[in-house]
Amino acid sequence: MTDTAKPTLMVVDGHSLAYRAFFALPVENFTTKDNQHTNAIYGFLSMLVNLIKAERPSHIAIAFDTSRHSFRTDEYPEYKATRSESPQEFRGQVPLLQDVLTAMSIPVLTKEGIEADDILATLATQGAEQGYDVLLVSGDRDTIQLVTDEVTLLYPSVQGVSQLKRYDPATVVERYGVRPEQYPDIAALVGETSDNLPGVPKVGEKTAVKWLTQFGSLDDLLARADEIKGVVGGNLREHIDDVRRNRKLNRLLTDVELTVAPADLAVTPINAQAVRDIFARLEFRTLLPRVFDAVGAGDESVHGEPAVPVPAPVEATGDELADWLAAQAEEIAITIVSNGQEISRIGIASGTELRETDWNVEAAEALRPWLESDAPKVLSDAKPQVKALLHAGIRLSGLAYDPILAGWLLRPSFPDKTLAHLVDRYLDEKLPEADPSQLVPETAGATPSQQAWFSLRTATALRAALPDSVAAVLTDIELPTLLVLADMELAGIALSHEVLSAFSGELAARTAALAAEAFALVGREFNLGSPKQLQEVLFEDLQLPKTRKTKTGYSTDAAVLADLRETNPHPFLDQLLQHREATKLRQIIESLDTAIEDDSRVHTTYVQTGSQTGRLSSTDPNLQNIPVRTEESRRIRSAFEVGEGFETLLTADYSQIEMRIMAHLSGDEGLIEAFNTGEDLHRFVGARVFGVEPADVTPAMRTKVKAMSYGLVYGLSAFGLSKQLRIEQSEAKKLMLEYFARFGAVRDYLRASVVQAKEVGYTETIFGRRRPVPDLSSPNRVLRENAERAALNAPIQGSAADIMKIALFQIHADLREAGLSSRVLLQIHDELVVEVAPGEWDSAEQIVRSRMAAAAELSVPLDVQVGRGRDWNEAAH
DNA sequence: TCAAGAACGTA
DNA sequence: CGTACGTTCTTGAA
Repeated sequence: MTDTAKPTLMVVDGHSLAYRAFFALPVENFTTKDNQHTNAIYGFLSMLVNLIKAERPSHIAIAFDTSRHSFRTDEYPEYKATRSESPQEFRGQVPLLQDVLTAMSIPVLTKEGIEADDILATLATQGAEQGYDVLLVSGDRDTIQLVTDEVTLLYPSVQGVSQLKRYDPATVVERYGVRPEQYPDIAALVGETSDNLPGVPKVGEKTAVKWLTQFGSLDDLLARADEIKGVVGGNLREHIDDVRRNRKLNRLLTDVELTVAPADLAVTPINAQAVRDIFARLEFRTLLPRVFDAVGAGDESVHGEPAVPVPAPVEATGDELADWLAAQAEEIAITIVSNGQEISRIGIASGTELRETDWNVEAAEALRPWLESDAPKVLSDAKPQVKALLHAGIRLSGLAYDPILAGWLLRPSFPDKTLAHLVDRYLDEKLPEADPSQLVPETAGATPSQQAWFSLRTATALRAALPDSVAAVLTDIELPTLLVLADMELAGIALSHEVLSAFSGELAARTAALAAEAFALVGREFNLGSPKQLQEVLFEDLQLPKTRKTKTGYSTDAAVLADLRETNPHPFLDQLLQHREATKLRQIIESLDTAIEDDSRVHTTYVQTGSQTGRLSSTDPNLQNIPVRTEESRRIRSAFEVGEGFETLLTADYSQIEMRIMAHLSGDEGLIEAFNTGEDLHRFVGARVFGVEPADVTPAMRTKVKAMSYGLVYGLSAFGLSKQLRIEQSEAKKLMLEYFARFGAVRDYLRASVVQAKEVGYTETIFGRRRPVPDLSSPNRVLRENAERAALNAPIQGSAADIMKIALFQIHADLREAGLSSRVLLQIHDELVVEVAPGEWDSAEQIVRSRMAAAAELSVPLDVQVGRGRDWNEAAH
């Protein structure tokens, strides 16, 4: 029994246990989406959490080896020399594990030239002397020597890391037949193959124990070695130096100079936010509550009480509210409560006071002047609220801050975009939230005005956190864009059910026929949409060669099937590919059709915080991935029509905006010239790369440089280029060399931008939007190279997004100021779709063209292509 | 019912 | 072994 009066010091050999976890857990199940392996981290943490929960240590530390090199290898270079290098997949996890532990406020101990077990030995000795119960956790047998009445060893059993066997002196005697301090003597005699320390041949544990019992000690045994008879006696005498060496090397150091003493290792509260962050990155979900549970620190214990008590909401009438607002000098935050259409309530907060009222005609009219004024307003996740107000006939003005947008600009990769999270992170307080799992929640959530009050304070905290350039992106780009998006979503776009269903009917007949033929070809029916069943058919029934491996089997994607069709033509493959295409179109049509609302239009939702680069994303339905590539698929686009009361659709898109930005950012004279001459870009580049006249650039040449140019923006490799163009890798390499020989500044820029990003930790667009890229310094190659490509792409894609947003809100403003009813409906990254009212074409086109072309001043012109038609397909040019 | 994976649509 | 997204379907575990 543990003496409860004594503090418990737990010291863990992090390296050996993580290594065991690495082999115990299948790596396939523990890989993040960016290919970081996490099985060792997960296994180790899982074990640690169980340990902490079971043992409740008052003091804790985790020791790690620094490298293979130690004083033991200095003494005996062969030490551990046969041990194969630990896999890179494991080594890459160690720094991350240490980060996790740091976030958990658990000291990580290392010392150059010293192994983790020596740190354990030293702390065990000090701890025992200073009155601690010491718990050692290690997978290294040498630590058995440390077991005493005060020091207990937890050693992983053969069943795996989760099972730890507890060794006290009695257990050691029982298991090994000697006292703990004698164990190294046995080990010295037997040897340790894993450490490359040979012992005495033919001597195992049994013999060693017998000898030690007989002679009392190793020294006595070695001194009287000639008394041992037989072959083993000869072996002992012959290997006596080995035994001495082994004994010297397996003695653990108990006097390592450490920067900490046991008393410094007292358990401290974890940094809940840091733990959440890093777990999110490692994609650990189930572990998080276990960690909080084990360390006994739920969110509450790591957060202070609210620094400022939440004011009580005061119920008011509309008129009282208007008077109150008129008297306020400072910024005000509001929360509009609605069901997506009708507003039910409004909450308002100054820094010190809260007001609330039910929404009705009187309230609306009393508040309208203030809502439509330029008086500065803070709203969290403003867009739906702006929409609700628009629905009520009120156009919000004076939007000064949206903490959700600010939080996203600061950390675009963070998935949780709620006010609750921002309050937690930037105010270190808790936003009161009703427990959604309870029908009658015990804790009431924040009222609308209280939410507004938190928005206001969060805005203040974020203003302090946002660098100037990022703050400018928020004010000058994102907030104006937000208001436009609200209008666009509300407007929607007319979509013809008739056109869709006619097409769908054709496709239904075709898919049925294709499926029947396909089944006839393989002689049985199965689910063509199931990759699993498809694999059986392709690789077993039809005996086609296996393709690229995926996590769960072999790939059957279109690229692979196209390859397969070339090498092993089979009519089934053709049917399958056609079937896929047709069903895909049917699905798209189906989902679009169900999205048509009562006004015969579809209203997408733009997620302004939906990307890491600054682009918008579109959901419910996604109108940014409507098919366009094939003639047939464009029939879907023709179902998007001009609406009633309007005359025509206008599409306007930037041509090659990313390449233009590349030309601008790199300052490459060749590329700049390409855009300034007005020559077709790929023809111009092809002429330079292949050394011919522009007129003599063949379609094949053009295809190649085009792929290369676009690939550049994504961080393409010779391998990727060769695959894309279906050419030899050597040819792709040559193409890249030729390209860079002519457009060297492009390569220089791309390289420099990654170096720069690594230095400062983030990339930046022309307008100052940032994207943090921490993995540029990762030891994990996959992770690092992914980060490099993201880093070189982000400024380009992001600058393009900035430019389009600027053009968008300027166009929106111009159209309104000119008193036109024409309106922007869609944004598809580099394209806008505008619904033009009768008689407004010329003015609308003029506004769109000029605003898009002038949205940024680059060293190359921004070219804008405009098209016109009754439907989206016709309006394409 | 949910999450993961595969596949595929766009810029 | 090319960036950035969202949706649909199947599958297997809960």
